[in-house]
Amino acid sequence: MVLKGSSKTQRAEIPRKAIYRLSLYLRCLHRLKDNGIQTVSSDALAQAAGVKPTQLRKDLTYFGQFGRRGLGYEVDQLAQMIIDLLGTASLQPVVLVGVGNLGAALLSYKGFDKEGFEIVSAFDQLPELARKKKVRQPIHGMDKLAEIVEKHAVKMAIISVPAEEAQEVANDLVEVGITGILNFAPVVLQVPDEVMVNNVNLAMELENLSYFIQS
Amino acid sequence: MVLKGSSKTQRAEIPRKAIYRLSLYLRCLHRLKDNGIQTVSSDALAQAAGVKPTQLRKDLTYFGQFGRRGLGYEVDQLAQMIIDLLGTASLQPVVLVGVGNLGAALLSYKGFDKEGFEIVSAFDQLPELARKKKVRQPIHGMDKLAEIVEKHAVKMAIISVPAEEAQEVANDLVEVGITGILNFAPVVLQVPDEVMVNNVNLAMELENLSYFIQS
DNA sequence: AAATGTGAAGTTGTTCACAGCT
DNA sequence: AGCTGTGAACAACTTCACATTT
Repeated sequence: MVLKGSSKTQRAEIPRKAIYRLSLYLRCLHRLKDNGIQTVSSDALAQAAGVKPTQLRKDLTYFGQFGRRGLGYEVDQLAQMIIDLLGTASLQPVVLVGVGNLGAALLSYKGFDKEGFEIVSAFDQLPELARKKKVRQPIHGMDKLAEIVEKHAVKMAIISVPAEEAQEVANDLVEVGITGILNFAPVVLQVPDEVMVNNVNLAMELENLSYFIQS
Repeated sequence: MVLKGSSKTQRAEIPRKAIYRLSLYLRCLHRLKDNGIQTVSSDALAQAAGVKPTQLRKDLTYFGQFGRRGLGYEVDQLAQMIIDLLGTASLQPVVLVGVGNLGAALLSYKGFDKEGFEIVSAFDQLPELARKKKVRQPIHGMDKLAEIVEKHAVKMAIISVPAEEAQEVANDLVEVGITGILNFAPVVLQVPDEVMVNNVNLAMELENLSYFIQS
């Protein structure tokens, strides 16, 4: 688990972790659908997601009633409701800042598109150099940030610059109206309350494993 | 946050999240040290880490008493105790399976070394193809896994293969004695209880942001 | 009979209030 | 006086038990 972001506690009553599990359920539902399965019980779906059936049901009731007693849930319908809820029903535009090794890998990652996100553009201090990495998205200098964010109505950004530059980049992003940041830099970003930050820190994940595997 | 791994609840009473925060504190302590600061109060350190001072103090008391009342904590000493606790005092060997875009990026990531991890070797179904990516670590076929894991006494592994292959790779890793897995594939891995899995799912992180930024 | 939905109980994690050192 | 350490209160989340619907 990545240590979860900062800020914004609106839509209270609903546990933060429940939202994560929604994503998890969605992935399992996709797989069920691929296998031609149309109906699923909370027991079966929970097992696929690695949670307890009661937790799955409780998670869903935060948002309404979607099952039929004695029968289970309709795969398609439940998937669609989660998609609507997460706000990924329409393709969400995202920008990425920092086209180093990791940034370039993220730009090539097919998983985003599949889940309803499109990295519309990347930015780097040295765009010429970064362009050598041959990714399909256009790479701009930071001077183009405002223009492109506005043009595509972008609200989310990925930060994959070195630690020292991350806060400055975050400031720039906030300035042009970004409200959701996925941060790969190993620093605690300071942002206004209305901006949401999720951190992914690879070294921290390994350290965490390291602790738990000690005999 | 990434939805945190499975299995293993030993060393009870200590909250899982407290271990993550230890990593966070360590990072902040490193920065303080770089700035030549020798002593820090729970207030200051907590602020740097983005947590409440009482939480920091409580987290530390799970492991002992490290501060001096009226004075604060000694930066060096506290950092060392966290390093010892996390088990990264000596360089930890790690293997990586799946040298695609993401895998290659992880192999080139400098952050691991700095935090006490060394990716000693990488594995891929098609090692010849993968070697074109020009990373500094040797790339082997899966047939060499057991040999190298034993030779370096490796206990931790990173999975960066496509979703369909992840479970099979996990089985192989468990078989050769790996007990900690950092999994980037978007699937819920089934492993024995004594094996710890931490999941990093990039699409899930974006979906989570997407939910929270909806006005 | 089978499976969902949910208030209530239980568990885990966080914060408070203040006692205790230096 | 300043700041840590910690039991007790509080809040958040999970699980249970069972009423309810098909």
